[in-house]
Amino acid sequence: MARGKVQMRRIENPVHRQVTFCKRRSGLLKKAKELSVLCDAEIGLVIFSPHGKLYELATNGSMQGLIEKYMKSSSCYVEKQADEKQVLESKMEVNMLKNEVDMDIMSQEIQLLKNKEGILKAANKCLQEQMEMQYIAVETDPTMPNIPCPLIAVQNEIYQY
Amino acid sequence: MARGKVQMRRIENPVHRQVTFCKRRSGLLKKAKELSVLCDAEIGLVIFSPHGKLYELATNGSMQGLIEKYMKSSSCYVEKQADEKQVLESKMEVNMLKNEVDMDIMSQEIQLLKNKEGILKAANKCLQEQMEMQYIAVETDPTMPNIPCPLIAVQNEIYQY
DNA sequence: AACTATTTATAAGA
DNA sequence: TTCTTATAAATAGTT
Repeated sequence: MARGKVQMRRIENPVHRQVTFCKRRSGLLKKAKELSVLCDAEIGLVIFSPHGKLYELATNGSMQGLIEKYMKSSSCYVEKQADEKQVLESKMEVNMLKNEVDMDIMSQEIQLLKNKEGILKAANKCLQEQMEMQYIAVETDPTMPNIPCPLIAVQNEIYQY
Repeated sequence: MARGKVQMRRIENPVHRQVTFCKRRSGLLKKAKELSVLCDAEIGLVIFSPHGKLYELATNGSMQGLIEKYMKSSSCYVEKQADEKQVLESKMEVNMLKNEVDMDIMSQEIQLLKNKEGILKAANKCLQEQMEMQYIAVETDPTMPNIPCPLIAVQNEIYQY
């Protein structure tokens, strides 16, 4: 823009390129500030040098706020960000539902087993009573051997009654 | 910058301000593109008009990528973003661990109940066998009444054997 | 980093 | 909004 037009392509000479980068970068930042002041506009500008160095300008307060504002104004990024959170949230929801179902099934199984246990215990008690009655009857015939069931002992030990 | 210097403060005339915004905005975008091309720099530029309208430029690909790159280069924002995800992730982890523990406890309860069931069944079988033997003995004394335990029927119905 | 010839941007007007 | 143009500002090449 002075002492010769500039071809609008990458400057190959690295020294030249670096100098131009420095000059135009400050020019761009200045213009951005001017636009912001003159026209009451909010501007965010980030510049990465070819070596990855960051130069930034955010006219009103912090760049974070501006990025958030941008993400609300723009479309896909918001959705993408929301997506990640939503994916996690629905994974969690599915996980909790699955566990609820699993627990329900297990609770039902436990309840069923407890019911069976109650029936077996009652049946057992009934059998034992009947046997006792019969033992009394058998007393009239002493030749009948009285063999106690070994599992009754184990059972009594476990239930402790 | 022509036909009169410009005072570097907000232009009060709204029409004038709008015209200047339009002109300088396009100038700024042009300069940004030029810097990017000439110096091989990556640039992101967002401009909000006073009315909240968004104008943007991202030189390499999408603005998203640039924002991510910026957030990696910058500090606090990354951490905040990561935080939200991490909170969700650890909630999920805690949830899964809790469920694992709960299921373990329930599995143990189920196993215990099954063991009890096995013992009760075996005890029951043993008692029934003993009774059968005694019934045979009682056959020698027909005056002895044979009262079947009603729960044995229920039990047999449930276990279907 | 400074200088300056030129190009470029743009303010005001149409 | 767009075009014009006088002039301010930016900057390429040089020192």
